[in-house]
Amino acid sequence: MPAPQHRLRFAPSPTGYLHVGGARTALFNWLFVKKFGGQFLLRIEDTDKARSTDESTRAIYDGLGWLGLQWDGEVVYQGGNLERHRADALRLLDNGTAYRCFCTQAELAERRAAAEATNEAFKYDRRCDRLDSAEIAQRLAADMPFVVRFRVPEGSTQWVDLVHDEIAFPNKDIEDFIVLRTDGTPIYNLAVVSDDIAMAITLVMRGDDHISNTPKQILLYRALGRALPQFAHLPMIHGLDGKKLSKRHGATAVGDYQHLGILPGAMLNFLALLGWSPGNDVEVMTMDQMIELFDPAGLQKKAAIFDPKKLEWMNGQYLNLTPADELFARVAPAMEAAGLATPTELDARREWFVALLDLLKVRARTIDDVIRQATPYFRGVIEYDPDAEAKQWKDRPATAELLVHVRDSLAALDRWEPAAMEEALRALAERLGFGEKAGKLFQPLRVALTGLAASPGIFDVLVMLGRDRSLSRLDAAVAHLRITV
RNA sequence: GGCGGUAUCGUCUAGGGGACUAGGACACGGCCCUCUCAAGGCUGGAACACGGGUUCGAAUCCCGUUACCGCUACCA
Repeated sequence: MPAPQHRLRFAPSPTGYLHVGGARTALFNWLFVKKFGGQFLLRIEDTDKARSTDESTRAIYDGLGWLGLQWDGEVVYQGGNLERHRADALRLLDNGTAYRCFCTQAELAERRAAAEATNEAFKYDRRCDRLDSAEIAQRLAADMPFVVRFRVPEGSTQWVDLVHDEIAFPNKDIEDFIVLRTDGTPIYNLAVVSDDIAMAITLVMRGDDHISNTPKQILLYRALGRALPQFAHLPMIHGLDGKKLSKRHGATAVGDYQHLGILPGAMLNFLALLGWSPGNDVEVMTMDQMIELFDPAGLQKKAAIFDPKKLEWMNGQYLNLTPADELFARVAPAMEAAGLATPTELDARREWFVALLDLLKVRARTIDDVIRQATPYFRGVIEYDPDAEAKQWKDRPATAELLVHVRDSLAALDRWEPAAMEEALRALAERLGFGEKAGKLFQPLRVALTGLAASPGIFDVLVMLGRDRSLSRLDAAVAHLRITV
């Protein structure tokens, strides 16, 4: 009772970075395989030599690696299959489903322009298909360059799409497309079909910008005498303005989000919700749940708009849900990049740092937020945020005096622990006539300790800073308040 | 222009003839909690593109219109 062996592939062209749209396509392919069994293959479509770069290929590996979307088996480089592509094109010529076309690009461009001028739809007029064999032989003998064109048959081409149900194209609207260039290299549609056949792909799941390629590819499968795979066309991802996601929408590469401090799990979860819903109001899922719940029937037909705000929210959820100890590995490199501490230094006081992470992660949405908030705990001298000073240190002489009292109360403590601190400080607030409003004490203290108006609970801050540093920061704040009038 | 696709709150979506005075989430506002900021809880405003059918009954089915998107290369 072997499960049907699904074979899916993600086939990006290495001409830019791994886009969030591409990442989502990869994710759905991956989810399908994890859910229903089979193989998730990776094919780099590098036949456009002019635009393909090694750097882009690296970006694809890095992006997929960061997201944890591991593919099965060896990577296939389309450029390595040129001979087979050519052989398939020649097979088409042999079995009469394609013909040689001697029209030059210049001629074609001219005719296209002429058609556009009269507002007509341009379609290749098949003139080279009407050449008789003697003429063809003569041109061949004269070494005239030619392309191989596929002869689109009569009728209509349709398929049952996994997300769109039935889609049909009248063949009369499809022109006799080129499959092999004059230099003998294959055109996209041929290369894809040749490779998908060779890789025994059973389900082609890709962006719906490929819908109009699909009838051509189906025609190619038939002409090559091969069984069709299934097709699933995923909706596009658009920017906030409803247009196709592009550079001017800001961060669109997966790597951008990695560097912005987004967790891969959050990215995946967010992407999964763009164009798919598990139903039942489920949103935040573990990877296992996502696999368990994945169902192509829940795939959306409509393009989705990428909302960075919701991604951040999702990331906040993940930050909150991830144990601080696990976060360590992701935060440590960012700490080093920010110049706050090296991973070695952090490791030396791992327990302390994990405790700090526990306090910070709940109020952060990105790793960058965590780093920002962690800063006061790593600097010898802190900066006072002007807004915080303005708000909490209004009356500077009085604040200085207040902080001296606070310092004395804290310095008098036997043990440096929250309960004792709270008791002492609340008693002090009482003595100073603040009554229940101990916040009047805590807030100026917070600024003295962190330089900021917002932080974790004040006793947690005191504990994380430790006795000596807390007291010296109070001294520094008092000095600062007295000097700068 | 031609062909194809799509159409539920600002955004992501639930919904697959009656359960819909249309549910959840993000964002926005209010309240609670509270030493601040978050988190959390409660709460408010906010949508079935339009027009025809089909039906006892349409967000759900059909047709048309409109809008938007994609393709229209010897790019992928």
